[in-house]
Amino acid sequence: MEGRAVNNVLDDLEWRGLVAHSTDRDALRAALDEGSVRFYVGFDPTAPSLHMGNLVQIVTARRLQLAGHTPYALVGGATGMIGDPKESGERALNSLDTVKAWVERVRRQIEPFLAFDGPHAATMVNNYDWTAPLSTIDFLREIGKHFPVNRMLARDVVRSRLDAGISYTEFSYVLLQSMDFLTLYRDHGVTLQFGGSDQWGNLTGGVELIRRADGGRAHAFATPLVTKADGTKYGKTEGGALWLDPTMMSPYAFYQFWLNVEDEKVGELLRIFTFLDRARIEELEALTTDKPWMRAGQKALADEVTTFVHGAAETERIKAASAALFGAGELHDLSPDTLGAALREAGSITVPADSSSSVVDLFVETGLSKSRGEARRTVAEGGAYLNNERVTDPEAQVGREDFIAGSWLVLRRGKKNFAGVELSRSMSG
RNA sequence: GGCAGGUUGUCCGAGCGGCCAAUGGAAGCGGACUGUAAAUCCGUCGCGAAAGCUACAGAGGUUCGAAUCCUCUACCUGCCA
Repeated sequence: MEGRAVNNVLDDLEWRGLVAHSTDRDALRAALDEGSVRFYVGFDPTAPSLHMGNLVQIVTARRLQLAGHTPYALVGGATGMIGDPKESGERALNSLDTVKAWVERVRRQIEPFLAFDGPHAATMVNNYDWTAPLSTIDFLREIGKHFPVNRMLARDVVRSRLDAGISYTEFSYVLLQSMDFLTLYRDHGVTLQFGGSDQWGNLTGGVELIRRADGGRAHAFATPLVTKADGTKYGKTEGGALWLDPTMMSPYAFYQFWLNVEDEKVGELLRIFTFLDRARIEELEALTTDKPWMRAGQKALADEVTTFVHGAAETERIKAASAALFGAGELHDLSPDTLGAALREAGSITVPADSSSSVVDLFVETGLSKSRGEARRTVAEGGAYLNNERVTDPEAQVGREDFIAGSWLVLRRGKKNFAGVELSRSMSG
Protein backbone atom coordinates (compact mmCIF):
# COMPACT_ATOMS: atom_id res chain seq x y z
CA MET A 1 0.00 0.00 0.00
CA GLU A 2 1.44 3.35 -0.95
CA GLY A 3 1.64 5.95 1.76
CA ARG A 4 0.11 8.79 -0.21
CA ALA A 5 -1.34 11.51 1.91
CA VAL A 6 -5.01 12.22 1.63
CA ASN A 7 -5.89 15.69 2.75
CA ASN A 8 -8.90 16.24 4.88
CA VAL A 9 -9.52 12.60 5.58
CA LEU A 10 -12.14 13.69 8.09
CA ASP A 11 -14.04 15.49 5.36
CA ASP A 12 -13.96 12.32 3.31
CA LEU A 13 -15.15 10.20 6.23
CA GLU A 14 -17.94 12.64 6.96
CA TRP A 15 -19.00 12.78 3.35
CA ARG A 16 -19.16 9.00 3.37
CA GLY A 17 -21.38 9.12 6.41
CA LEU A 18 -18.87 7.25 8.51
CA VAL A 19 -18.88 9.64 11.43
CA ALA A 20 -22.08 9.17 13.40
CA HIS A 21 -20.69 10.63 16.61
CA SER A 22 -17.37 12.13 17.55
CA THR A 23 -15.56 13.90 20.32
CA ASP A 24 -14.66 17.54 19.70
CA ARG A 25 -14.65 17.67 15.92
CA ASP A 26 -12.30 20.61 15.56
CA ALA A 27 -9.77 19.01 17.86
CA LEU A 28 -10.03 15.75 15.94
CA ARG A 29 -9.59 17.55 12.65
CA ALA A 30 -6.59 19.45 13.96
CA ALA A 31 -4.98 16.23 15.16
CA LEU A 32 -5.53 14.50 11.83
CA ASP A 33 -4.18 17.50 9.92
CA GLU A 34 -1.11 17.78 12.05
CA GLY A 35 0.55 14.48 11.21
CA SER A 36 0.29 10.73 11.36
CA VAL A 37 -2.16 9.88 14.10
CA ARG A 38 -1.89 6.50 15.78
CA PHE A 39 -5.38 5.13 16.04
CA TYR A 40 -6.97 1.89 17.09
CA VAL A 41 -10.07 -0.13 16.48
CA GLY A 42 -11.01 -3.27 18.38
CA PHE A 43 -12.65 -6.52 17.32
CA ASP A 44 -14.09 -8.84 19.92
CA PRO A 45 -14.11 -12.53 19.07
CA THR A 46 -17.84 -13.11 19.41
CA ALA A 47 -18.06 -15.47 16.41
CA PRO A 48 -15.67 -17.56 14.32
CA SER A 49 -15.71 -14.93 11.59
CA LEU A 50 -16.02 -11.21 11.12
CA HIS A 51 -19.11 -9.93 9.34
CA MET A 52 -20.50 -6.94 7.52
CA GLY A 53 -20.64 -4.79 10.65
CA ASN A 54 -16.94 -5.34 11.24
CA LEU A 55 -16.23 -4.58 7.61
CA VAL A 56 -17.30 -0.98 8.25
CA GLN A 57 -14.47 -0.71 10.80
CA ILE A 58 -12.01 -2.47 8.52
CA VAL A 59 -12.58 -0.16 5.57
CA THR A 60 -12.52 2.85 7.88
CA ALA A 61 -9.18 1.76 9.33
CA ARG A 62 -7.85 1.32 5.84
CA ARG A 63 -9.04 4.74 4.75
CA LEU A 64 -7.21 6.28 7.70
CA GLN A 65 -4.09 4.30 6.92
CA LEU A 66 -4.22 5.34 3.28
CA ALA A 67 -4.47 8.91 4.49
CA GLY A 68 -1.18 8.47 6.31
CA HIS A 69 -2.30 7.50 9.79
CA THR A 70 -1.07 4.50 11.72
CA PRO A 71 -3.43 1.67 12.65
CA TYR A 72 -3.42 -0.54 15.69
CA ALA A 73 -5.81 -3.43 15.19
CA LEU A 74 -6.88 -4.88 18.50
CA VAL A 75 -8.35 -8.32 18.99
CA GLY A 76 -10.27 -8.72 22.20
CA GLY A 77 -8.73 -11.78 23.78
CA ALA A 78 -9.69 -10.34 27.17
CA THR A 79 -12.86 -8.40 26.39
CA GLY A 80 -14.15 -11.34 24.36
CA MET A 81 -14.15 -13.35 27.56
CA ILE A 82 -16.26 -10.73 29.37
CA GLY A 83 -18.90 -9.73 26.85
CA ASP A 84 -20.08 -6.28 25.90
CA PRO A 85 -23.52 -5.58 27.40
CA LYS A 86 -26.29 -5.53 24.86
CA GLU A 87 -29.86 -4.42 25.35
CA SER A 88 -31.48 -7.78 24.75
CA GLY A 89 -29.95 -9.33 27.85
CA GLU A 90 -27.03 -11.04 29.45
CA ARG A 91 -24.70 -12.94 27.15
CA ALA A 92 -23.74 -16.54 27.80
CA LEU A 93 -20.01 -16.69 28.44
CA ASN A 94 -18.05 -18.52 25.79
CA SER A 95 -15.51 -21.08 26.93
CA LEU A 96 -11.89 -20.01 27.13
CA ASP A 97 -10.95 -22.44 24.37
CA THR A 98 -13.62 -21.06 22.10
CA VAL A 99 -12.50 -17.48 22.65
CA LYS A 100 -8.87 -18.41 22.03
CA ALA A 101 -9.74 -20.15 18.79
CA TRP A 102 -11.84 -17.23 17.61
CA VAL A 103 -9.15 -14.70 18.53
CA GLU A 104 -6.79 -16.46 16.16
CA ARG A 105 -9.35 -16.59 13.37
CA VAL A 106 -10.26 -12.94 13.76
CA ARG A 107 -6.61 -11.93 13.82
CA ARG A 108 -5.88 -13.79 10.60
CA GLN A 109 -8.98 -12.35 9.00
CA ILE A 110 -8.03 -8.74 9.70
CA GLU A 111 -4.43 -9.00 8.53
CA PRO A 112 -4.96 -8.89 4.76
CA PHE A 113 -6.87 -5.63 4.95
CA LEU A 114 -4.15 -3.48 6.47
CA ALA A 115 -0.54 -2.88 5.48
CA PHE A 116 1.86 -4.21 8.09
CA ASP A 117 4.91 -2.67 6.50
CA GLY A 118 5.79 0.65 4.96
CA PRO A 119 5.79 4.10 6.53
CA HIS A 120 2.54 3.73 8.48
CA ALA A 121 2.72 0.05 9.21
CA ALA A 122 -0.15 -1.43 11.17
CA THR A 123 0.35 -3.21 14.46
CA MET A 124 -1.75 -6.08 15.77
CA VAL A 125 -2.36 -6.14 19.51
CA ASN A 126 -4.35 -8.35 21.86
CA ASN A 127 -5.80 -6.85 25.02
CA TYR A 128 -5.35 -10.19 26.77
CA ASP A 129 -1.64 -9.35 26.94
CA TRP A 130 -2.08 -6.48 29.39
CA THR A 131 -5.40 -7.43 30.96
CA ALA A 132 -4.63 -10.96 32.07
CA PRO A 133 -1.52 -10.16 34.18
CA LEU A 134 -3.21 -7.27 35.98
CA SER A 135 -4.07 -7.88 39.62
CA THR A 136 -7.54 -7.13 40.91
CA ILE A 137 -6.17 -4.63 43.38
CA ASP A 138 -4.26 -2.72 40.74
CA PHE A 139 -7.27 -2.80 38.47
CA LEU A 140 -9.57 -1.37 41.12
CA ARG A 141 -7.07 1.23 42.35
CA GLU A 142 -5.78 2.45 39.00
CA ILE A 143 -8.73 1.97 36.68
CA GLY A 144 -11.83 1.54 38.79
CA LYS A 145 -11.12 4.68 40.79
CA HIS A 146 -11.72 6.78 37.68
CA PHE A 147 -15.20 5.44 36.99
CA PRO A 148 -18.06 7.03 38.92
CA VAL A 149 -20.77 4.43 39.22
CA ASN A 150 -23.50 7.03 38.90
CA ARG A 151 -22.11 7.92 35.49
CA MET A 152 -21.87 4.30 34.48
CA LEU A 153 -25.48 3.75 35.52
CA ALA A 154 -26.59 6.59 33.31
CA ARG A 155 -25.37 4.88 30.13
CA ASP A 156 -28.23 3.84 27.84
CA VAL A 157 -27.29 0.17 27.62
CA VAL A 158 -26.92 -0.13 31.35
CA ARG A 159 -30.10 1.77 32.09
CA SER A 160 -32.05 -0.40 29.72
CA ARG A 161 -30.78 -3.43 31.58
CA LEU A 162 -31.52 -2.30 35.11
CA ASP A 163 -34.91 -4.02 35.16
CA ALA A 164 -33.94 -7.16 33.34
CA GLY A 165 -30.68 -7.32 35.22
CA ILE A 166 -27.03 -6.98 34.33
CA SER A 167 -24.11 -8.84 35.83
CA TYR A 168 -21.12 -7.09 37.32
CA THR A 169 -19.11 -8.77 34.59
CA GLU A 170 -20.86 -6.98 31.78
CA PHE A 171 -21.21 -3.80 33.82
CA SER A 172 -17.42 -3.75 34.05
CA TYR A 173 -16.83 -4.15 30.35
CA VAL A 174 -16.43 -0.44 29.75
CA LEU A 175 -13.54 -0.36 32.20
CA LEU A 176 -11.63 -2.95 30.23
CA GLN A 177 -12.12 -1.26 26.90
CA SER A 178 -11.22 2.09 28.42
CA MET A 179 -8.12 0.55 29.89
CA ASP A 180 -7.21 -0.70 26.41
CA PHE A 181 -7.24 2.84 25.11
CA LEU A 182 -5.22 4.07 28.08
CA THR A 183 -2.66 1.30 27.62
CA LEU A 184 -2.27 1.97 23.92
CA TYR A 185 -2.07 5.69 24.64
CA ARG A 186 0.71 5.16 27.15
CA ASP A 187 2.68 2.45 25.39
CA HIS A 188 2.18 3.38 21.75
CA GLY A 189 1.03 7.00 21.69
CA VAL A 190 -2.37 6.06 20.32
CA THR A 191 -4.70 9.06 20.50
CA LEU A 192 -7.72 8.04 18.44
CA GLN A 193 -10.18 5.20 18.73
CA PHE A 194 -13.21 4.52 16.61
CA GLY A 195 -15.84 1.81 16.60
CA GLY A 196 -19.47 1.11 15.83
CA SER A 197 -22.06 3.52 17.15
CA ASP A 198 -23.11 0.94 19.75
CA GLN A 199 -19.59 1.38 21.13
CA TRP A 200 -19.94 5.10 21.73
CA GLY A 201 -20.10 4.75 25.49
CA ASN A 202 -17.01 2.57 25.51
CA LEU A 203 -15.17 4.97 23.22
CA THR A 204 -15.82 8.01 25.35
CA GLY A 205 -15.02 5.95 28.44
CA GLY A 206 -11.49 5.57 27.13
CA VAL A 207 -11.11 9.22 26.20
CA GLU A 208 -12.24 10.20 29.67
CA LEU A 209 -9.97 7.70 31.39
CA ILE A 210 -6.96 9.07 29.53
CA ARG A 211 -7.90 12.55 30.67
CA ARG A 212 -8.56 11.55 34.29
CA ALA A 213 -5.61 9.21 34.71
CA ASP A 214 -2.94 10.99 32.70
CA GLY A 215 -4.41 14.37 31.88
CA GLY A 216 -4.04 13.36 28.23
CA ARG A 217 -6.04 14.41 25.20
CA ALA A 218 -7.48 11.68 23.01
CA HIS A 219 -10.20 11.48 20.39
CA ALA A 220 -12.91 9.08 19.34
CA PHE A 221 -15.59 8.73 16.72
CA ALA A 222 -18.29 6.18 16.01
CA THR A 223 -19.33 4.80 12.66
CA PRO A 224 -23.04 4.41 11.94
CA LEU A 225 -25.04 1.25 12.21
CA VAL A 226 -25.76 0.04 8.70
CA THR A 227 -29.39 -0.99 8.28
CA LYS A 228 -31.77 -1.83 5.48
CA ALA A 229 -34.01 0.80 3.97
CA ASP A 230 -36.76 -0.07 6.43
CA GLY A 231 -34.42 0.31 9.39
CA THR A 232 -34.04 -3.37 10.18
CA LYS A 233 -30.76 -5.20 10.37
CA TYR A 234 -28.93 -6.56 7.39
CA GLY A 235 -27.65 -10.08 7.37
CA LYS A 236 -30.84 -12.04 7.58
CA THR A 237 -29.83 -13.82 4.42
CA GLU A 238 -29.80 -17.59 4.13
CA GLY A 239 -26.83 -18.32 6.31
CA GLY A 240 -27.69 -15.68 8.88
CA ALA A 241 -25.08 -12.97 9.08
CA LEU A 242 -23.04 -11.73 6.17
CA TRP A 243 -19.77 -13.47 6.98
CA LEU A 244 -16.41 -12.58 5.52
CA ASP A 245 -15.10 -16.12 5.93
CA PRO A 246 -15.49 -17.90 2.57
CA THR A 247 -16.24 -21.21 4.27
CA MET A 248 -19.11 -19.65 6.20
CA MET A 249 -20.51 -17.70 3.27
CA SER A 250 -19.42 -18.46 -0.25
CA PRO A 251 -17.91 -15.55 -2.17
CA TYR A 252 -20.61 -16.12 -4.77
CA ALA A 253 -23.35 -15.63 -2.14
CA PHE A 254 -21.44 -12.65 -0.77
CA TYR A 255 -21.38 -11.04 -4.22
CA GLN A 256 -25.04 -11.79 -4.76
CA PHE A 257 -25.91 -10.09 -1.48
CA TRP A 258 -24.39 -6.80 -2.59
CA LEU A 259 -25.85 -7.11 -6.06
CA ASN A 260 -29.33 -7.38 -4.56
CA VAL A 261 -29.15 -4.33 -2.35
CA GLU A 262 -32.18 -2.01 -2.48
CA ASP A 263 -31.92 1.04 -4.74
CA GLU A 264 -32.40 3.38 -1.80
CA LYS A 265 -29.30 2.06 -0.10
CA VAL A 266 -26.88 1.84 -3.01
CA GLY A 267 -25.42 5.30 -2.59
CA GLU A 268 -24.96 4.95 1.14
CA LEU A 269 -23.32 1.56 0.82
CA LEU A 270 -21.04 2.70 -2.00
CA ARG A 271 -19.84 5.56 0.18
CA ILE A 272 -19.31 3.41 3.24
CA PHE A 273 -17.82 0.26 1.75
CA THR A 274 -16.03 1.15 -1.48
CA PHE A 275 -12.87 3.10 -2.21
CA LEU A 276 -14.35 4.67 -5.32
CA ASP A 277 -13.90 8.42 -5.40
CA ARG A 278 -16.61 10.94 -4.85
CA ALA A 279 -17.18 11.78 -8.50
CA ARG A 280 -17.57 8.14 -9.45
CA ILE A 281 -19.97 7.42 -6.60
CA GLU A 282 -22.09 10.45 -7.45
CA GLU A 283 -22.19 9.31 -11.04
CA LEU A 284 -23.35 5.85 -9.95
CA GLU A 285 -25.98 7.33 -7.67
CA ALA A 286 -27.32 9.41 -10.53
CA LEU A 287 -27.42 6.33 -12.74
CA THR A 288 -29.28 4.42 -10.08
CA THR A 289 -31.85 7.17 -9.80
CA ASP A 290 -32.31 7.65 -13.54
CA LYS A 291 -32.03 4.09 -14.76
CA PRO A 292 -32.50 1.85 -11.78
CA TRP A 293 -33.14 -1.22 -13.91
CA MET A 294 -29.54 -1.11 -15.08
CA ARG A 295 -28.39 -1.77 -11.50
CA ALA A 296 -25.17 0.08 -12.20
CA GLY A 297 -24.72 1.02 -8.56
CA GLN A 298 -25.36 -2.50 -7.32
CA LYS A 299 -22.95 -3.97 -9.85
CA ALA A 300 -20.18 -1.59 -8.90
CA LEU A 301 -20.87 -2.15 -5.21
CA ALA A 302 -20.80 -5.93 -5.50
CA ASP A 303 -17.71 -5.79 -7.68
CA GLU A 304 -15.77 -3.47 -5.38
CA VAL A 305 -16.65 -5.05 -2.07
CA THR A 306 -16.19 -8.63 -3.25
CA THR A 307 -12.85 -7.72 -4.76
CA PHE A 308 -11.80 -6.09 -1.50
CA VAL A 309 -12.76 -9.10 0.59
CA HIS A 310 -12.21 -12.07 -1.70
CA GLY A 311 -9.83 -10.77 -4.36
CA ALA A 312 -10.03 -9.80 -8.00
CA ALA A 313 -9.60 -13.27 -9.47
CA GLU A 314 -12.44 -14.75 -7.45
CA THR A 315 -14.64 -11.79 -8.26
CA GLU A 316 -14.06 -12.24 -11.98
CA ARG A 317 -15.11 -15.88 -11.72
CA ILE A 318 -18.23 -14.91 -9.81
CA LYS A 319 -19.16 -12.24 -12.33
CA ALA A 320 -18.77 -14.68 -15.18
CA ALA A 321 -20.86 -17.21 -13.30
CA SER A 322 -23.57 -14.67 -12.57
CA ALA A 323 -23.66 -13.57 -16.19
CA ALA A 324 -24.02 -17.15 -17.36
CA LEU A 325 -26.71 -18.15 -14.88
CA PHE A 326 -28.75 -14.95 -14.95
CA GLY A 327 -28.19 -14.19 -18.60
CA ALA A 328 -31.09 -14.11 -21.00
CA GLY A 329 -29.58 -16.79 -23.18
CA GLU A 330 -30.34 -20.48 -23.38
CA LEU A 331 -28.39 -22.66 -21.02
CA HIS A 332 -27.80 -25.06 -23.89
CA ASP A 333 -26.02 -22.31 -25.80
CA LEU A 334 -23.34 -21.96 -23.13
CA SER A 335 -20.19 -23.95 -23.59
CA PRO A 336 -19.92 -26.83 -21.14
CA ASP A 337 -16.81 -25.21 -19.68
CA THR A 338 -18.54 -21.91 -19.05
CA LEU A 339 -21.56 -23.62 -17.60
CA GLY A 340 -19.46 -25.86 -15.41
CA ALA A 341 -17.37 -22.98 -14.12
CA ALA A 342 -20.50 -20.99 -13.33
CA LEU A 343 -22.14 -23.85 -11.48
CA ARG A 344 -19.02 -24.55 -9.47
CA GLU A 345 -19.11 -20.95 -8.25
CA ALA A 346 -22.78 -21.20 -7.35
CA GLY A 347 -22.32 -24.57 -5.68
CA SER A 348 -22.39 -28.00 -7.18
CA ILE A 349 -22.14 -31.70 -6.50
CA THR A 350 -20.97 -34.65 -8.58
CA VAL A 351 -23.00 -37.77 -9.04
CA PRO A 352 -21.91 -41.12 -10.49
CA ALA A 353 -23.02 -41.76 -14.02
CA ASP A 354 -24.94 -44.88 -13.14
CA SER A 355 -27.03 -43.29 -10.44
CA SER A 356 -30.59 -42.29 -10.97
CA SER A 357 -32.02 -39.64 -8.74
CA SER A 358 -35.21 -37.78 -8.20
CA VAL A 359 -35.27 -34.03 -8.56
CA VAL A 360 -36.28 -33.80 -4.91
CA ASP A 361 -33.22 -35.76 -3.79
CA LEU A 362 -30.93 -33.58 -5.86
CA PHE A 363 -32.39 -30.43 -4.33
CA VAL A 364 -31.48 -31.78 -0.92
CA GLU A 365 -28.05 -33.05 -1.95
CA THR A 366 -27.05 -29.73 -3.49
CA GLY A 367 -28.22 -27.89 -0.41
CA LEU A 368 -30.89 -25.92 -2.27
CA SER A 369 -33.43 -27.42 0.12
CA LYS A 370 -32.86 -28.41 3.73
CA SER A 371 -35.07 -31.48 3.63
CA ARG A 372 -36.97 -33.59 1.18
CA GLY A 373 -40.23 -32.23 2.53
CA GLU A 374 -39.06 -28.70 1.86
CA ALA A 375 -37.97 -29.67 -1.64
CA ARG A 376 -41.35 -31.23 -2.36
CA ARG A 377 -42.98 -28.07 -1.07
CA THR A 378 -40.88 -26.00 -3.42
CA VAL A 379 -42.00 -28.18 -6.32
CA ALA A 380 -45.63 -27.85 -5.23
CA GLU A 381 -45.24 -24.08 -5.02
CA GLY A 382 -43.85 -23.92 -8.53
CA GLY A 383 -40.43 -22.78 -7.44
CA ALA A 384 -38.33 -25.72 -8.61
CA TYR A 385 -36.57 -25.62 -11.95
CA LEU A 386 -34.51 -28.15 -13.85
CA ASN A 387 -32.43 -26.57 -16.61
CA ASN A 388 -34.60 -23.47 -16.29
CA GLU A 389 -37.81 -25.39 -16.84
CA ARG A 390 -40.31 -25.56 -14.02
CA VAL A 391 -40.67 -28.97 -12.41
CA THR A 392 -44.27 -29.78 -11.57
CA ASP A 393 -44.11 -33.46 -10.65
CA PRO A 394 -42.78 -34.06 -7.15
CA GLU A 395 -41.76 -37.58 -8.18
CA ALA A 396 -39.81 -36.38 -11.23
CA GLN A 397 -36.65 -38.31 -11.98
CA VAL A 398 -33.64 -37.09 -13.88
CA GLY A 399 -32.07 -39.17 -16.60
CA ARG A 400 -28.86 -39.06 -18.58
CA GLU A 401 -30.62 -37.12 -21.32
CA ASP A 402 -31.32 -34.24 -18.92
CA PHE A 403 -27.64 -33.46 -18.49
CA ILE A 404 -26.66 -30.54 -20.69
CA ALA A 405 -23.87 -31.61 -23.04
CA GLY A 406 -23.97 -34.89 -21.22
CA SER A 407 -22.36 -33.44 -18.13
CA TRP A 408 -24.25 -30.73 -16.24
CA LEU A 409 -27.66 -30.36 -14.70
CA VAL A 410 -28.83 -26.90 -13.65
CA LEU A 411 -31.08 -26.82 -10.60
CA ARG A 412 -32.75 -23.66 -9.45
CA ARG A 413 -34.94 -22.85 -6.49
CA GLY A 414 -36.96 -19.70 -6.84
CA LYS A 415 -35.63 -16.94 -9.01
CA LYS A 416 -32.04 -16.83 -8.00
CA ASN A 417 -30.75 -19.87 -6.16
CA PHE A 418 -28.74 -22.05 -8.48
CA ALA A 419 -26.87 -25.30 -7.98
CA GLY A 420 -25.17 -27.64 -10.40
CA VAL A 421 -25.04 -31.39 -10.66
CA GLU A 422 -22.13 -32.80 -12.60
CA LEU A 423 -22.19 -36.25 -14.07
CA SER A 424 -19.04 -38.08 -13.09
CA ARG A 425 -16.72 -38.52 -16.09
CA SER A 426 -15.07 -41.68 -14.94
CA MET A 427 -18.21 -43.73 -15.35
CA SER A 428 -19.74 -42.06 -18.37
CA GLY A 429 -16.59 -42.75 -20.37
C1' G B 1 -28.16 -18.67 52.13
C1' G B 2 -33.93 -17.76 52.23
C1' C B 3 -38.37 -16.68 49.36
C1' A B 4 -40.69 -15.99 44.61
C1' G B 5 -40.81 -16.26 39.29
C1' G B 6 -38.88 -18.04 34.74
C1' U B 7 -36.45 -21.58 30.65
C1' U B 8 -41.63 -23.24 24.40
C1' G B 9 -40.07 -24.03 17.40
C1' U B 10 -34.93 -19.19 13.71
C1' C B 11 -36.44 -14.92 17.17
C1' C B 12 -40.41 -12.69 20.18
C1' G B 13 -44.41 -14.84 22.54
C1' A B 14 -49.35 -17.69 23.85
C1' G B 15 -50.66 -22.37 25.86
C1' C B 16 -51.11 -24.44 32.02
C1' G B 17 -53.71 -32.67 31.83
C1' G B 18 -56.59 -35.02 26.20
C1' C B 19 -59.39 -30.90 20.79
C1' C B 20 -51.08 -29.41 20.77
C1' A B 21 -46.38 -30.42 15.96
C1' A B 22 -48.32 -26.50 19.66
C1' U B 23 -52.54 -19.51 18.86
C1' G B 24 -50.29 -14.89 17.25
C1' G B 25 -46.27 -11.62 15.47
C1' A B 26 -41.60 -11.14 13.02
C1' A B 27 -37.84 -13.32 10.04
C1' G B 28 -37.27 -17.03 6.30
C1' C B 29 -39.03 -19.62 1.84
C1' G B 30 -42.14 -20.02 -2.93
C1' G B 31 -45.61 -17.55 -6.43
C1' A B 32 -47.72 -13.02 -8.94
C1' C B 33 -45.96 -7.87 -10.42
C1' U B 34 -40.87 -6.03 -11.70
C1' G B 35 -35.14 -4.69 -12.78
C1' U B 36 -31.43 -10.89 -9.66
C1' A B 37 -34.68 -3.78 -6.38
C1' A B 38 -38.52 -1.91 -2.92
C1' A B 39 -43.62 -1.91 -1.73
C1' U B 40 -48.02 -4.91 -2.25
C1' C B 41 -51.05 -9.33 -2.66
C1' C B 42 -51.34 -14.83 -2.28
C1' G B 43 -49.30 -19.28 -0.41
C1' U B 44 -45.94 -21.76 2.88
C1' C B 45 -43.04 -22.57 7.28
C1' G B 46 -40.26 -29.93 12.60
C1' C B 47 -38.77 -34.97 9.92
C1' G B 48 -41.37 -38.55 6.83
C1' A B 49 -44.73 -40.38 0.41
C1' A B 50 -47.51 -42.37 4.40
C1' A B 51 -48.02 -45.09 8.79
C1' G B 52 -45.60 -42.75 12.09
C1' C B 53 -41.31 -40.44 14.50
C1' U B 54 -38.81 -36.60 17.17
C1' A B 55 -39.79 -32.00 19.84
C1' C B 56 -41.85 -27.36 24.49
C1' A B 57 -33.94 -26.51 29.29
C1' G B 58 -31.93 -31.79 31.18
C1' A B 59 -32.98 -36.39 33.96
C1' G B 60 -36.57 -39.16 36.43
C1' G B 61 -41.79 -39.84 38.14
C1' U B 62 -47.49 -39.61 38.44
C1' U B 63 -51.39 -40.71 34.74
C1' C B 64 -55.02 -44.55 30.04
C1' G B 65 -52.86 -39.77 28.39
C1' A B 66 -48.03 -34.36 30.10
C1' A B 67 -45.39 -28.48 26.98
C1' U B 68 -49.05 -28.53 30.90
C1' C B 69 -48.83 -32.08 37.59
C1' C B 70 -44.54 -33.93 41.05
C1' U B 71 -39.03 -34.58 42.20
C1' C B 72 -34.06 -33.55 41.26
C1' U B 73 -30.23 -30.91 38.16
C1' A B 74 -28.51 -26.73 35.21
C1' C B 75 -29.09 -21.81 33.77
C1' C B 76 -31.66 -16.83 34.08
C1' U B 77 -34.37 -13.10 36.98
C1' G B 78 -36.63 -10.38 41.18
C1' C B 79 -37.03 -9.51 46.50
C1' C B 80 -34.71 -10.42 51.28
C1' A B 81 -30.06 -11.71 53.94
